Amino acid sequence: MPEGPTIKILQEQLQPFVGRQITAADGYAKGIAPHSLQGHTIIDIKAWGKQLLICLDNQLTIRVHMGLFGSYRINDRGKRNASLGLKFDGDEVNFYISNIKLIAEPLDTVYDWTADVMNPAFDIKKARKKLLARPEAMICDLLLDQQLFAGSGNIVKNEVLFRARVHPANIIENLPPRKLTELIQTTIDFCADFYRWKKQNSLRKNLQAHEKQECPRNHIPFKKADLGKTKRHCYYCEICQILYE
DNA sequence: GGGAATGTTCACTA
DNA sequence: CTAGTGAACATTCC
Repeated sequence: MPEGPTIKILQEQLQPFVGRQITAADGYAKGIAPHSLQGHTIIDIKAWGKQLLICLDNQLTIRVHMGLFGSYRINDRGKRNASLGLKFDGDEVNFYISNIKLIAEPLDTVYDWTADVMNPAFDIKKARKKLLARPEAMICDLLLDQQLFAGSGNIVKNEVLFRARVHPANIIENLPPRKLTELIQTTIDFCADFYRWKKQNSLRKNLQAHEKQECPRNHIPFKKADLGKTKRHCYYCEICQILYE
């Protein structure tokens, strides 16, 4: 059940598999013939947003997207059948409830690396432009837009809005220019924290807003509402998170 | 046991 | 045609 930072951790955990040959593959995922992977060597493992990218020696890339329920095991198996299982000499990697696709195009033509919140190449100025290009959109929707913030999910959205003291229902054109930049920077900063906490297995206890009952600043109950076009749960404080007009 | 949860796409409807 | 809605995917946790 991963957002970008989790995928980044997975990507790093899989680095030892670069240079290894897939000796067998199985899985029920549609859109891929596991057998066709057999014999190929992994030449690189990348991540873009919530997607894991396993690059093979035949110009193809296995794209793994774990959606809401997905999970993975390295040298271990879950209870259910895997969407995709990759076997190596003595090792295995299993993905569960994952959307698996093969990508034939060069990755640089498919992915904008400067939009990935976990990539050092993330471009704040470009993000600003993309936000300003959608003046009528709600900030809570745009923080989930993978073209703007690849890797950001509902946890990131709620925590960033709380940290920046911005009400989720703000529309872009009403936000003060400085607030926009602050929101983008806060997203990058929070994702770095998310990554660190997740590695320490302490993500949950460090969250301040997502699925919380009350505002840690004012100790009043958080509002919980499905806002915007995305209609995902927003947790926010009506006192300290400002709705600009 | 019911409901909700870190997500996205697609079919259907008005 | 388009915007909006809901289903589908299928698991885990409370």
